[in-house]
Amino acid sequence: MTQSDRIARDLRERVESDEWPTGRRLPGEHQLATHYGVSRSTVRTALQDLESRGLTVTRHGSGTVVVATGHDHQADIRRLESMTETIRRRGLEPGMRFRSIAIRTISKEEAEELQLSPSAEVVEIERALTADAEVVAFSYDVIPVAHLGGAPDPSEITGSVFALLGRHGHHVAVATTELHAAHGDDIGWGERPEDPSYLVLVQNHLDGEGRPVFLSSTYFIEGRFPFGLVRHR
Amino acid sequence: MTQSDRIARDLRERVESDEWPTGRRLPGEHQLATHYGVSRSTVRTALQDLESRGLTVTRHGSGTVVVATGHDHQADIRRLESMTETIRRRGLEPGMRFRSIAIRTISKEEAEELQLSPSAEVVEIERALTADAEVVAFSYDVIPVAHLGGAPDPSEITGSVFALLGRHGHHVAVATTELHAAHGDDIGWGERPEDPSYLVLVQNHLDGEGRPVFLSSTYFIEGRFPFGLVRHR
DNA sequence: CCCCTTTATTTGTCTGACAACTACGGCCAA
DNA sequence: TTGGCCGTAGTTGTCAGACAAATAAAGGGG
Repeated sequence: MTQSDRIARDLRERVESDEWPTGRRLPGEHQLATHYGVSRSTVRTALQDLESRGLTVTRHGSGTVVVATGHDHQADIRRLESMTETIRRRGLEPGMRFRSIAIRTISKEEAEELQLSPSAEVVEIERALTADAEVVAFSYDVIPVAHLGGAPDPSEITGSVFALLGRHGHHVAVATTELHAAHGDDIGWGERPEDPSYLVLVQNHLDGEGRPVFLSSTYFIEGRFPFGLVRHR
Repeated sequence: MTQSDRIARDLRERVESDEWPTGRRLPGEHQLATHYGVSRSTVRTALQDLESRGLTVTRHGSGTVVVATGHDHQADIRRLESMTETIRRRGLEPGMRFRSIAIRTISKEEAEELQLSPSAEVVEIERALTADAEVVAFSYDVIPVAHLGGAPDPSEITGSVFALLGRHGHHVAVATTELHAAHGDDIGWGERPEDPSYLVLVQNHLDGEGRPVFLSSTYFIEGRFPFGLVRHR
């Protein structure tokens, strides 16, 4: 956690709390630098973070203006974090119900994506993610057994997959993601929604060196978990 | 277009062309600075652009490593550009078929989102977006008449809505976007897909000062236009 | 073989300065 | 009055050099 990270987070919170409403110009970089007690270059790094999230637009000679406060969309899809964190951030109580934890040999496509031999074994987890006891998504995770030290103890898999893999030294940095729409009663289990439309995130999670860590397909029930983002040029 | 923008674009192209494959470390900032003939701070801003797109991860003392080349997903959803550009970037021929162009009074919700009086008038455009003559999406645009100078000449509305509004001095900078999934034969018209599942982008386009410019709801036919992105922490 | 130290490399931050761009007010002429 | 021109103050973009902090690799001692 660097200084510019801290300042960027503080500035984001101030923007989201409407300290500067949409259309307002932020203080100049020099003023912000003296306010935070850092150099202008550190402030510039923080401001570039805000601009990269689409919250502000900085123009040469003019300044930095707020174009989107970001508080209208709770779940920024570009931000990679565990579903548990995302739900808790929205003020809801996260939970999960496991349907099955099974060990099987990898499929051909999975072996290619995970860069493993076709005879490798994986743990497949089927679970439902809940927010305040209401199911919001069905998730299918595929984790190589080798990444868990070979011993897949089901009682160990209670919380976040991120945390589980982190305990074994695999830290997820990014996830290449494909977005899809799906529909059908064959998706999910148990209490199905009336409208079985799903927003699907097909993800390949990578560590800090770009090595694949695990795969996941998450089916978000339409309407129960609004995803948003700020697109920008 | 600043120097760091140019260098960032060049670095992105070099990453996407696999000059440095996934997992490889990029040259140091000093080396890149001398290569491009600029200062290290300029290179740093360019590298922050790559990191903000999830292509690289930079660590203090270690360096910058490529974690995702980005060439596997053609349409980065966080990038705001006209559908015409997006389709052409994929090597396809973009086109559009208009279904209707109508003028009506604004709805209550639209007036609130566009920050206009409830008696304002808007142009509603229904059109199908095509790539190589195949329909990939149905789009519904809502544009205030006042932003077009009051005279909505249908023959004027042939190409991109961005370009149309740009000719009237309204330049879109960002778009706050909600992601949804939809399903049903009541969506779209004409030749419907077999599976009427749609990935929906509900957008509010804003200018450089955060003022609303126009609304749009775009229904992408599942499977015909893969959307992707790189999520990161 | 393992652990600690040293050393070189790399990124994060600082300082000060100048260039380039923008917004704004004042001025002048039509 | 109106429109355009111009100068000025303020802001961001870029530069140069320097040091601090973190990392990774090599080496040495037990």
